[in-house]
Amino acid sequence: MKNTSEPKKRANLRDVAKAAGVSVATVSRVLNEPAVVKKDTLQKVQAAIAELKFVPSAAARAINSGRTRFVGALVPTLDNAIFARFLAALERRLSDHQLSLVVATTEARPEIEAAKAKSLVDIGAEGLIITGVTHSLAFRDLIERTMLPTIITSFFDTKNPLPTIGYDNAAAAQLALQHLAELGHRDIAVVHGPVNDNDRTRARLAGLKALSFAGKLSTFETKISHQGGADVAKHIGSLDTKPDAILCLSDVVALGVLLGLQAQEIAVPDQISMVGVDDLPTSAVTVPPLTSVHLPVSQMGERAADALAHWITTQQVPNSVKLDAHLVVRNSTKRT
Amino acid sequence: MKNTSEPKKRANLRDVAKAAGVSVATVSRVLNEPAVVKKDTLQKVQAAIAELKFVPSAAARAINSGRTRFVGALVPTLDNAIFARFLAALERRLSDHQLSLVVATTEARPEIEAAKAKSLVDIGAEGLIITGVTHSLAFRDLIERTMLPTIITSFFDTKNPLPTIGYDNAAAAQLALQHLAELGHRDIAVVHGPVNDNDRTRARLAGLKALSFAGKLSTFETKISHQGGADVAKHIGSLDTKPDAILCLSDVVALGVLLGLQAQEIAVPDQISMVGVDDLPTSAVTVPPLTSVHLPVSQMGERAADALAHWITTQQVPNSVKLDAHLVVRNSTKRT
DNA sequence: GAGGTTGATGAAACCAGTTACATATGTCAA
DNA sequence: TTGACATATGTAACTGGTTTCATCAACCTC
Repeated sequence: MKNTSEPKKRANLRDVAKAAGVSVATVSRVLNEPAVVKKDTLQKVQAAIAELKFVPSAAARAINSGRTRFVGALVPTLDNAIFARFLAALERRLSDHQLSLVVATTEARPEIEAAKAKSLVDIGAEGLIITGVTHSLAFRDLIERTMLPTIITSFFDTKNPLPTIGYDNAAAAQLALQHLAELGHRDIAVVHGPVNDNDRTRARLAGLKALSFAGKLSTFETKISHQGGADVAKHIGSLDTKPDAILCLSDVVALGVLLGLQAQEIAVPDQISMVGVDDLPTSAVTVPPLTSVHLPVSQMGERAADALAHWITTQQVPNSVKLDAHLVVRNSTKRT
Repeated sequence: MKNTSEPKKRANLRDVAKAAGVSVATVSRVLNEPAVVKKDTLQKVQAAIAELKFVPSAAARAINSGRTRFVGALVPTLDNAIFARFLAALERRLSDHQLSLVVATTEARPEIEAAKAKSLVDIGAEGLIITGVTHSLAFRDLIERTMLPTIITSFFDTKNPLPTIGYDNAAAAQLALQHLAELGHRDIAVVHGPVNDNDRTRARLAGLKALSFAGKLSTFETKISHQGGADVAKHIGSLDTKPDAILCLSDVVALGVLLGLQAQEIAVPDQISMVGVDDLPTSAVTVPPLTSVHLPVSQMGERAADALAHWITTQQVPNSVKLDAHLVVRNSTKRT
């Protein structure tokens, strides 16, 4: 039996240097600028590295460079495809900037957001991507104290002290309502997610109210899920006088409503027109395909990644970016 | 004018110690075990910390503790809700273990997986959660060299050198086929995602073939998306002799197929029965609600988080865990 | 009043890298 | 033969924390 005592710990630079018979500086050079090291020294060192299974410590590197090479993103949930799509694009583009992405979900709860933001700072995130403009005092304090590069998404607002990269939520909702109004609808049900702690939803609702609409708007709050939408559809189906159109402030809910209506054999768009907001890929294949306001979340992810990477490397605060939402007309709406 | 030169850099422990008139050791104690510090010293130091906006460096901490407090997860995509749900549960439970989650997507490409795994090691991930058992040589080398705690998910396989936490993919697919067989279906279309670089799909298909099924199985490969499913539905609709049942190896595809059939006014389950695999929440609200094999991905996320956290803290390799898949019968299947 | 214990703090080593600077060797032109 | 300069490598300081150990005062006990 050879080698009974295996619990040797990870090798470090000094170990490698000793094994290769060179100084730590040389080993460091082999790692970072191999071009300046003489060929046979290089090989000796690389052999020692392989032999000892040396893996440089990220922490020790970070302490010198001041860079940890990852940023954090705080989103309400991963269950809504709109955030999953956003994060997918964000991660993809961050990766081009050699940045990794730490994902934290907040369940739309400000306390959780503050706590998770604290964790992100504690583990050394170089920057933050957050959702919406409303945040707890603890959270705002943290950002201010650490001066951590932080970008707000899903919301465009030039007055915010932090840069925002997003769309005009009020305008997006208005696009949907205007479309229905133009088609002659006058009794419209607005279905939306929780208003509490969701400034995007509030902005959209405010946008609708701000529009001079010559008809009746009734609002229904539900969970943002297919089930939540289906529940509302059931309720609407049981109404004596049904609305002639339904405007859903998110496509996930819209699909739920659509399926819910279908289960009750209420025809869309023949009996009720429907419009959504988000324009998820799914919305193109529903029956009927859903008319929806397209929110450019993939583009938002890319722009946010670029802006944050730029902020981190140049220390210059990026400008806010307004992304345009536009209506995609499909077959779920019809003239009255 | 006082304070014209503002570009002062981040304060460190020494700065705080100097400002508070104490030693660095005391400042460190204020941070880590405030109980042992005398009350007024504590206040002096805290005042200095606030004054200088001191934020301890994560890297410096990590260098001593050897812990970075985050792990990485490699998944093919965020666009399929099954992975989003898995990650959501994983992140939630990791958070209970004070671990953050770095998410990296591989697009089901082994080279990308290897490259992103390398990044995760470089930034100091303490462990890895990966998908499936098939990986590139470069990737396997990396895991072996670094001896990084790594858990395989979405797959159960006791023979694998790494612990697996997942379900038996072959058995899961068989549940679906058996159900259709029992209902008397004999001409079944199997719709699945890309076979290349996807061992879960391959295992499911192998499971189907291994079953002695007294009928005809035809397979259709497509993209894993609603659109991909809709495409196949269109194709199947154009067939002279249509199958009497469709088995989809993922629910995302199943929903696409369902909508695609509906667009062609092919009735489910009256003309064609349908079964899916995954059992996404959406599948419960489709019209008709989709019969599907439930894969416990949330549970998988939790178990994986627990196992990885345990591995990291105790250095003991956890055991593989087999999670049970089961059939959820809804209304998309019907006796022939 | 000597001796023992406890509580609070500081000095300095330490973690694992990077890097400024010094040194040694080799090459080439004058 | 010497000075100028490039190339390769080493020494030691440095990054920003934690931690061991020593110190010292205060309190308690006999």
